[in-house]
Order: sequence, then structure tokens, then C-alpha cells
Amino acid sequence: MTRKQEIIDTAKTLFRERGYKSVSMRDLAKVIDFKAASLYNHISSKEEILADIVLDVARYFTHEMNIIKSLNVDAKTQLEGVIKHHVDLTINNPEAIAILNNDWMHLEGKHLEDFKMMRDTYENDLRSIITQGIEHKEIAFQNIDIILFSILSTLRTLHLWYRKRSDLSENDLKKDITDILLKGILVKS
Amino acid sequence: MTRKQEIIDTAKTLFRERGYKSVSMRDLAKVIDFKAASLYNHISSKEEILADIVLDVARYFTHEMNIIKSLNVDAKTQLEGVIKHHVDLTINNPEAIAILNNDWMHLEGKHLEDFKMMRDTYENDLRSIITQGIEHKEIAFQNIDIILFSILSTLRTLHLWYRKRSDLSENDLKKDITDILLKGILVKS
DNA sequence: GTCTATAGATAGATAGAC
DNA sequence: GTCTATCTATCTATAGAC
Repeated sequence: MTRKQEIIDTAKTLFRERGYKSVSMRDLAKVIDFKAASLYNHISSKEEILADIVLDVARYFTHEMNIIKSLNVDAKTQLEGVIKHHVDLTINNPEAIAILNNDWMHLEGKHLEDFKMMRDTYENDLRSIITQGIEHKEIAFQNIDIILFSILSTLRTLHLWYRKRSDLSENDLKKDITDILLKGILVKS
Repeated sequence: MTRKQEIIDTAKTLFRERGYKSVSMRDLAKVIDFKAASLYNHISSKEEILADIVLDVARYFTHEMNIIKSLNVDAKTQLEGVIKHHVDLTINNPEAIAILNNDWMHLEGKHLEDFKMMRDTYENDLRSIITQGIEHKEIAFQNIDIILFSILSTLRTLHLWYRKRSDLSENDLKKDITDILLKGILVKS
């Protein structure tokens, strides 16, 4: 592992716990037994660390969505794919998702632009999947934006909950989240 | 409106947009055409402003939950009540919900303790409602914590989405959110 | 590549004049 | 109750010795 990677990994933990703005370069250096000034031999600014973390995961989501779009399968299967890659990432990189959710607005310049572009594209792709599901009568509920919002809000905050329940297996988690998002909770009447 | 209330209302807007840690007392003072020092004639610290905002809304949630618990109605009706007061608050005080979600960890001392206590009590009360619904066969899905998490994550982040869609009437919003959380989205098979 | 020292900006908060 | 002035602490980042 490179020094830069070590810095970024440490930052992931601290940023998640206390928020980007509350973590100083001195805090970060102390954890890896450095002086703050030395960090600058490996990274160019604090914001660069944030951008590395956030844009990396944003690019992963974009990549996964492009694969799903290329599959030519029905809406339900596509939604299952979206849920699957969110759960994967929640398990493997929960810090990055938390930081993306809470601190993306502290990105600057082109980093901020790139992030917003990827986020909006992702949301539009997911909206298209839902629209297609309604057209093909796979989805009964009619308000597209409420479906989109409900799915995304659950998937984006899954990391908060998984922390307390990391005993659950990856497959059980995928199954339960998929069921609840697609089928609801009530006994069918 | 008192001066203190004016300060808090201004803080609500700024804290929501940029996060508690990114807003300085000078930023806050500038908006209401004050000098930063003058703010301290009305509030004792920056953290007190945060606590006023966050604990106020936490107390509201606690109060509403206590009313629901006292009603002696079935689980479905109780869940509808929970959704209703979340939607009400999202429409009437979205800034406070956003700040509670993002910046509660910057509360200090007793403020932090009180917040955590109210949050945990609320979650436990909601878990009891869900458990009761499963016992009485109103709820089919079996994983209590996933139901709890899914409902709360959607309700807690509703403010993000309502911003873009504030054209929707309060009643339509309550109906759609209730439907999607309780009934799911797929065509019944 | 890590250090000490420090520049330069900005933070929360207080003292005291008016 | 609002101001100017300022204290003390802390921030990101750089300069230059080793």
C-alpha cells in the first residue's frame, strides 16, 4: 500500500466519523504518526483527498449502471441489479458512501461539477428504468419520482444501518432489501 | 419575532445549505446585518443555536410518537400516523430535519446525550409498532429491523426530495409515501 | 520524504466604549 | 443592545533544513 493510499484510507475513517470539515490535517497526520506538513508530499490539498474518495465511488456507480443498461433485461431485473451493486458497495466501502452522502458539497471546482454530473446521470438512468417498468406494467405504483426517491433514499443510507447489523450475510441483505423495496411490507389484501 | 428567533431562523437556512461546521458566526451575522460580536447578546454560543434547532424538532417527534402510542389502534394506523407527522414536519420545517440528520454529532455534552436518548426511544417505539403488526399478521415481511430502517431512511430524507417537488400537495404526498412504504411498487403476482 | 518553523487566514468568543 | 478592537486557538499550506 502506498503512502497516499494509507492517507486516504485513514481519511475515510475520520471523515465518516466526524465529517470532512471537522477533521484537520493534524488529526489525520496524528493517526498515521506523521506531522501535518509531511502529508503534503503525498497529496496536494485536503480537498484532493475528499475528491479521491467521493469521485472514485461515483465512478463505480456510473460504471455499474452502464453495465445494467447494456443488459437488455426487464425493469425488475434491472432494479435488482441496482440494489445488488448498492449492497456490494455498502459492505465493501461504507465509509466512501457515507462521505459521498454527507460531504459532497465540500468538493470544489471541477471536482464538484464532475460529481454533480455523475449523480444526475445516475438518477436519470434509474428514472428511465422505472418509467420502462411502468410502461411494461411490471410496476403498479404510478408516481415515478416517489419510487425513485424511496429506492435511492433507502439504498443511500443503508450503510448507517448495516453498521449495527453486520452479522447479516450479503445474500440475505440483498434479498431482504430487494423484497422490501419492490414488494412492500403489508399482507396482501 | 425576537432577535434570538431571527438568529435561529437565519442559522437554519445557512446550516442546511453549507453544514454547521462550514458556517461561521461572521457569516451568520452578515445575513442579518449584524456584527458577529452582537450575536452573543442573544445566544451564548454557536452550539446553543444548533441545540435549539435540533432538540426542538427531536422533542416534536417524541411528542407525536407519544400521542400515537396512546391511541390504541392497529399497527397499520399507527404507521400511517408516523408517516403523517414526518410529512407534516418535512413541509413545515425541512431545514431542522436536514440539520438534525447531518449535524447532530456536533452537539455537545448534555445536548448530545438528550438527543441520543430521544432518537433511541423513538426508534424503539417504532420498532414496537412494527413488532405488533407482525404479531397481529398485519405485516407480512418478517425482518423487523429492515422494515424499521427502510421506513426511517425514506422519511428522514424526504426533505431532500420535497425541495424539488414542492408542487405536490400535502395530502397527495402523505398518500403516495404511505402507499409506497406499506404496499411496495410491484404489480401483485 | 520527514521534519521544524511559520506564514497567512479565519475561527469562536470576550472586553469595554457608546 | 450594538459596536470596534482584540484575544487565543486553530486552520490549510509552504519554506527550507536535514
